[in-house]
Amino acid sequence: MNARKIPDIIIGRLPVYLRALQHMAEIGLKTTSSQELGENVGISAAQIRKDISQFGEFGKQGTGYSIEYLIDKLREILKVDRYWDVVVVGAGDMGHALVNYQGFSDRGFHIVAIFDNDKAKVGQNISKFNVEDTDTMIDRIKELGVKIAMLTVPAAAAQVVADQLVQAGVRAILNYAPISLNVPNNVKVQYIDPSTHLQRMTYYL
Amino acid sequence: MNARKIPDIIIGRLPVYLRALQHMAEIGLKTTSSQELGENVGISAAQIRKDISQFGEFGKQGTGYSIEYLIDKLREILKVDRYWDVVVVGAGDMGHALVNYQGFSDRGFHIVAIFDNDKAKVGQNISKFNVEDTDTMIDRIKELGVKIAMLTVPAAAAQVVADQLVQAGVRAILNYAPISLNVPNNVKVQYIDPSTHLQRMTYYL
DNA sequence: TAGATTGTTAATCGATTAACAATC
DNA sequence: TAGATTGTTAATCGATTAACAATC
Repeated sequence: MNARKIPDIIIGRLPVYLRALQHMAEIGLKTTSSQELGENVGISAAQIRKDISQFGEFGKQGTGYSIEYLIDKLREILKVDRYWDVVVVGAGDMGHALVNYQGFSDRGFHIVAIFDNDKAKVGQNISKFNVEDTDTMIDRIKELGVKIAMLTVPAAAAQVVADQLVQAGVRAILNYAPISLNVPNNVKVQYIDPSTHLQRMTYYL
Repeated sequence: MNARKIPDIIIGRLPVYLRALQHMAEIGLKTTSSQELGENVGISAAQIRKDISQFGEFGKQGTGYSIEYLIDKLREILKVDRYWDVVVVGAGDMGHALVNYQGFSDRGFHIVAIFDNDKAKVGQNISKFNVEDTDTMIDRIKELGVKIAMLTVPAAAAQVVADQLVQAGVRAILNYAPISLNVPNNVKVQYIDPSTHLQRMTYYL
């Protein structure tokens, strides 16, 4: 990774490349080209070469990219060449689904705790976890040193909980609540709101 | 809505504006400004004015935008001034969570059916729905005239199911499977993959 | 009226694409 | 070697911002 500032939009595409490459590796492929990868993810070959070349020269003229090597490099760049601990806040249906989801462990993430403010849910088991009380969340997150949270509380509670997460030292929030969050500059937020995503498509119907 | 082609990137922001405006309306506000709306969603006032002005003159100098009026206009533009029927494919945890989710009905969507290929799940009830067999899915979707699907099957099955959905006349797919889908030009896909979203943030940690 | 805020233009900034020398 | 494909440059294209006249 070099010194100049890489645009957000490029960083946003790297996980998509990584996902496609890991799929290629799983089906036994050894090398690929910007052309082939581009067809797979729906992005032009030129753009893929340009994106990747921001970080180094990972390909070979004539033969393309070693899939295994490029996976290693992308994982390094994205800092998922390690495991990140993640907490889930909100033990509703979505919290359940995330805790049970099998797709985190080979992408760099481990869920380590789930919180809810509903005393009826606190203490219950979800998969191998015991639902913890949001009242003790801040200290618990600090203690665990967790930097990433997934937020699945109702919209009305989301900003308050986000503030608590920031206070606890969380630096990345995956927000499932259908509301824009206000957080300091050094905290990143990604939004997942199925209705918003659907509304991005109805325009074209 | 006028004749010239509106960029995708603008269409993508409209649902975020709409969501913020609906929230403002709920807390009793009557008017807002590009400045205020921009602070709410984290976008510059100039950009908001520019985006909105692509579709008409919906504001008033000196006073800003009528929230109710702008909501109406955005709903028209996005074609969510009506209800869209939606099917869910895959009756796992995510399928369950979507069927139970309360956040669709006031955003323009109604779930009308859920499908799975697992005979053990077919016939079971989820909320008010009976899980239907994917074997009969194509005809059923045609019969219902559904144009929108949410895809929550395993990655290995996603492309095959997507092809079936396209064959059934579906034109918009919200894909929860962690894989890029290949679909015709006239079919839109939006991707929700929590691991990918998290990996977009770890770079900055 | 005075203050506020839009809609729009022009300028700036940034991203994508096309093309090709380098080289495996 | 001949063919393929990268990394990179320059050109093009598109998006964002700043500024302000118009006007509520």
